[in-house]
Amino acid sequence: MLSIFKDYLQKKVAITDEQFALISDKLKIKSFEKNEMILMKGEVSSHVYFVLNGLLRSYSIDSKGKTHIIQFAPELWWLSERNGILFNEESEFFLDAIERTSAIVMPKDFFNEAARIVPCMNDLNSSMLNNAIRFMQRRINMLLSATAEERYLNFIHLYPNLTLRVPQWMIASYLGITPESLSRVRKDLAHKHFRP
Amino acid sequence: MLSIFKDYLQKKVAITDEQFALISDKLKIKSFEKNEMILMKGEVSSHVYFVLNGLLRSYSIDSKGKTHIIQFAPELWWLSERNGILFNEESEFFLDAIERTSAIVMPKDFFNEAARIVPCMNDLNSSMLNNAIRFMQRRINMLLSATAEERYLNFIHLYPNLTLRVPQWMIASYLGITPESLSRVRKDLAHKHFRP
DNA sequence: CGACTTTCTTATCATAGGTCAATGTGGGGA
DNA sequence: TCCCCACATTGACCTATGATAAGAAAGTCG
Repeated sequence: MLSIFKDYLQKKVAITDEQFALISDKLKIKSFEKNEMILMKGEVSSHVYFVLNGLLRSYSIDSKGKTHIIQFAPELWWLSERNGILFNEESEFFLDAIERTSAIVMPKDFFNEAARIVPCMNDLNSSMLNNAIRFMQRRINMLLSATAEERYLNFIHLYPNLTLRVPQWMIASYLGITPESLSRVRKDLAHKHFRP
Repeated sequence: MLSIFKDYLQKKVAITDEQFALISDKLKIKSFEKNEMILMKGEVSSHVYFVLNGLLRSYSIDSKGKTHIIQFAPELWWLSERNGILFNEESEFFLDAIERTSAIVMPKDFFNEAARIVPCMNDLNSSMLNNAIRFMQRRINMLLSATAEERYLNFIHLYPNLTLRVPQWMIASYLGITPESLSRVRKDLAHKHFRP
């Protein structure tokens, strides 16, 4: 299982098998059942998760009881709760598993310690965070400018395999529209002879 | 001017005056006129800006010619273009100066080189990026869940001083609503005897 | 295989916010 | 000083999407 992570690392930075062996003893693998809660809003967590297989998500629940999905984390994606990592503060979001999932769990200082042994781990950390920002900027841009249909088309283009794995009401929640609206959008697309 | 940046750094990480002197020779200060363009969409830039005074912004223009503000960067904030930094790819966004601005300009590998001399610069880089993610997650959550009025109230709470400095149509653009809607929201708030 | 729960669709109606157009208004440059 | 011009406001109207409700379909699990 850890080899998935090793392969991922080696694709990103120059790290040898020997170096990986030196840092990998700090890593723990944890499994989550489908629908298992990982972190509640209000709890403090400074763990970082790397998904080996399965699907995690972070989300909020607003004052009317509606849930809003902040992020999906399928295989080879990262998930963490920044309030905890940065300031040991309470989480604003919930984390849970949409599917049965195996993930590597790292304490927040894993990267620091790993970088002491393998300096290029700093580059990985930095490029991973920059990349997350890049994705979020695009998402913000979409939320600012796109219609329901444009959002959905963008989503299935960006995450074709999530489109199949995730219930539609979750996609709607990620796109910032209601499940009913998404259903209408899909109907219209079908009517326009759209094929995914 | 550089002392502003030194103070900022010293508030965040343990860096001595001597260490700062060692890395600061790589830093250049650049000034921008009000409304001066910094980067066009489609250009490649791997610079990182740290605003000393003034106000920068990044934004997009959609197919209908509407602009959408991705980020404001007032004093002591960072601004950069991640496509260039990560992959030397073209920018999806425009960068410009809303006010006359002085900013430190760093090449993308400044942090790497600085960290070679002052290791704690890695921590700064990491916490700065994590913090950016934290803010963007909150913004996404707001865009997913909040009404125009809630967005505006949140904005003036979060950025009271921007509220005064920035024209309302830009705030509207940041909030994902039209200037007309913002104007109506403000009228309603005034009618409810709301005071900022 | 049923019975139950969750998800999806569809229809109707309601509304927040967008669009368009006209009018105010205030600050900076010649 | 006065004249623009960018910005803000307002009103009338419109539309995409939300709310509600009900039924159909599709999983899930004993």
